[in-house]
Parts: sequence; C-alpha cells; structure tokens
Amino acid sequence: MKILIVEDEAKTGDYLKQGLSEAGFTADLVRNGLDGMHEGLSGEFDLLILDVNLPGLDGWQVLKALRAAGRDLPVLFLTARDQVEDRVKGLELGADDYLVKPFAFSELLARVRTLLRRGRAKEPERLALADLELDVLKRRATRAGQRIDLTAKEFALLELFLRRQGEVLARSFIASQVWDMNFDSDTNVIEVAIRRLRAKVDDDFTPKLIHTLRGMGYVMEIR
Amino acid sequence: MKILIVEDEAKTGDYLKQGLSEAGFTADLVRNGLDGMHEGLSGEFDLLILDVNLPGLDGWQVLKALRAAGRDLPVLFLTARDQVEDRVKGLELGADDYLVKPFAFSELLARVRTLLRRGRAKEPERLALADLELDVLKRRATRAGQRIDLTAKEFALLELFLRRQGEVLARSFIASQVWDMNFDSDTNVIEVAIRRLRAKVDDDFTPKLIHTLRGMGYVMEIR
DNA sequence: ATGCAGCCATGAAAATCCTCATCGTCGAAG
DNA sequence: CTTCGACGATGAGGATTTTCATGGCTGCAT
Repeated sequence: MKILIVEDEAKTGDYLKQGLSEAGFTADLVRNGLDGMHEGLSGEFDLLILDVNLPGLDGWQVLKALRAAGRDLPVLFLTARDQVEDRVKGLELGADDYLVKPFAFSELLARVRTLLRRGRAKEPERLALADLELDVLKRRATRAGQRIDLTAKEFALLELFLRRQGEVLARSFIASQVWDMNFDSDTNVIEVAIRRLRAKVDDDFTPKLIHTLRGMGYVMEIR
Repeated sequence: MKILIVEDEAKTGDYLKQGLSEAGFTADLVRNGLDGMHEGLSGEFDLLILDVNLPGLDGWQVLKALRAAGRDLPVLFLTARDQVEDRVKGLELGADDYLVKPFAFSELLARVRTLLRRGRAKEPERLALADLELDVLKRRATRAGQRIDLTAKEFALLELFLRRQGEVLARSFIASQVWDMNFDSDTNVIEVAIRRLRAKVDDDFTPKLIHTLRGMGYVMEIR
C-alpha cells in the first residue's frame, strides 16, 4: 500500500514516514502543496495524508484540485488545532478523516488502516440509538437535538456502547477497550465513568439508554 | 518462546493468554499454584508470569519452590495493589520484575520482552547520576538520600533522561517517548513537565542536573 | 418477612495533567 | 553595548480523571 505524505514541517514529516514504513507501508514524503498535488495526480497512491498548513498551496487547495481532477483516493487531514471550522471545511471539501495535532502515532495508524480498508467514505460516519446521535468524525454527540459535549474518555465509552448496542459489555471488556487495561477489580473507574456519561446522556432524557446488568456489566438499548 | 501464566482469575488469565499468543508467544495457562509449580519445574518455559494471590499455594510459595529447585527462569510478578512490602518481598524471593494490577497490556508486553532479552536480573535495575538515584523496579527516586515522589509522567521523563544521560534530547524525541505523540509546536506540555520535574529533582539541590540547550532540547548531566 | 452480603451508584475530594498568559533571558544583529 | 526577537520558564487556572467513603438496592438465605 502506497501512502503519500504532504507535510512541510521536517520533524513531523520524517516521523510519519518512518513510522508508516516500520508499520509495513510504502510512504513517500513531499514538503509542499505543489509537489503534493503533482504526486497526488499521478494516481499511484492509495492514501493521502495532508497537512492543512502548507507554504504556498495549502492543504485545502491541494484537496480541491485532486477532487476536481476526479482523484478518488481517501484523504486524511492533519489540522493544527481543534478548530471546528477547519474540520468541517476539510470534510466538506472531501476529506475522509482528520486528526488534530499533536496526536499519538497509534491513533494515526488506526485511522490509516480504517481508511485503507473501507476506502472513500461516502457517508459521514454516524452512530445512533433513539434520539441519541454520535457523529464520529466531527466528534459530536446530540440527544433530542441538543448538543452534548464529551471528554475523550466519555466519547470513547459512548462510541463503544453505540457500536455494540444491545450487547452486554462486561467491565473487563470495557476496561480493555477504553482504558487499554487488564481489569482487576480494585478500582471503580468504570462505574465513575459510566456515571459521568449517564449524567450527560441519560439523566435529563427519556428513555434511559444505559442499563446496568447486575453481575454482568452494562448494555445500551431502548427498553 | 514459551510463557507460563499462573493466574486464578479467569478473565485476567484468558486476557493474558490471548494477548501473548497474538503477540507471537506460546502461552500456557494454569489456574492454581500447585499446577504452576509442577509446570514450572518441568523446565520447558522461558518465562513465568505469576499472580501473587492464588488459592492454596500462593505466588510466593511457588516462586520459592522453583528457586529452591534451581530453576532459573525469569519471573514477572503480578501484585494486586501497589503495596511496597509485596514488591520487596517478591523481589527478595527472586522475582525479576513486577506489575501492579490493573495494568495496560502494552506495559506487560514491554516487560516480558525485556525479561526475555536480558534473562534473570542479578542486580536490581538502578539508574543514577551524581546523588540522584532511580530504582526502576521499585519506582522510587531519591536525591541526596531524600525520597522523591514522582507521578507517572515525571517518572517516565526522569527515566528517559537517566537512560540517555549526556545526550541532548530534542523535544520531538521526548514527546514521542513519553507522550507517544507526534510533536507539533502548539503546546508547551514538555516545558511544563520539565518544570515539574526540575522542581522535585533540581530546585532544592546542587549541582543542577537538567540543562536547557536553547534551540536543541535538554540534557541531563553534571556540569 | 427479615437480614445479610455483594454489587453498584454517587458525591466529593484529590491528583494529575494541560492550557494559557506573562515574564525573563539568551544570542544575534546593528 | 544596546536592542530586538525568539525561545524558554513559570505560575496560575482549569479540565479531566481517579480515588475514596458512604449509602442504597437486589436477590438469596434464613
């Protein structure tokens, strides 16, 4: 799989190239938008990692040019800060995912793999149950149309629940997914996290969606 | 490489066995101390992961029996809480490393790999510079004989500095090691972390050990 | 029916970590 | 030597996450 990286900052670019190579991809790096556009038009890449901030031709312009030329490869945007406008603009122009700098490399790798597997996303990825909705890309949740702000852990937990709705999730499973922890009952982080999530997602609404199954774990479903 | 896991709690045991198998090791699991001792005596394993809390024969007894029989394989202890006595007792009995539950699987994997690479530790692993000492196993730091409490990040940072003493560590490198982050200059977490570490390790002592190299990064050394 | 034990919920405090604004300092350039 | 700009230091504030203590509920045993 060939990946093109368009990134002007030397350290970040090298880091990405090396990391992706070590992960078994073929990665090429160019350091400005113009080269990025040319290479991207060549059609030999399966994925494009595109920094928004580039000298000269910026990321948006590169993306626009590629889409205009009918290039359909998946594009992962790198944005400098968590500016909602940036994200939305990128997604509208046809980016398939984005990542806010600074980010963990493992996170990037996960997204790259997802994009390569599923190709270009035609639909924004949305998860929902009853009137609760989660826009995974924009990292935004709403219930009954009301915007809900979530922290990182809350988001991870809710995403897990929504992806597994109707399934009973054991604490050990939740711990391994959300905390990367081998669960050993000497902490109640999970209960507390569930509490926080409930406060935001269930407390002021009906019907309740998060249910406790004594001795087993939790389920998300309509009752 | 064959690894023997002695763990009574089903979930934890299965989790470990599966995780280690997926990482390319051959892992066998037994659920009580007696079986653990017998399998351990068989001599066909390269590493032993041993829970302290076991019904019947506990982890310490198993370890003692193995060492008494002259078995020299590396042993990684799992302790339930961060009880200093437990750690010390385990290490005295001849454990080579320990891990406090709950733990991240990646952490376990890292330790397993270290142990398999270096074999039995004859010496407790200590890092030092001037009158600053760090006992990596006990996760304890002292300077001029005075005990210093460190948080997780502080510990990781200090360990990095001590392992690389005399080397100039660029921010991007520190970020990748301690934060698993792709560094992008829009945050000063590193400066802040250095500040906190200096407050504990350098502020009240002479000579200073952490030095700033403008435009390059930081070094730990005696000046 | 009553009591008990285990499990879970909950609020509050504490710890840790990150962000932000401001200030100081170093070094190059004039 | 002085000035300026960039880089780093620092303190305070805030957000998030974890720990802890307590109390309630459920289902089983008596």
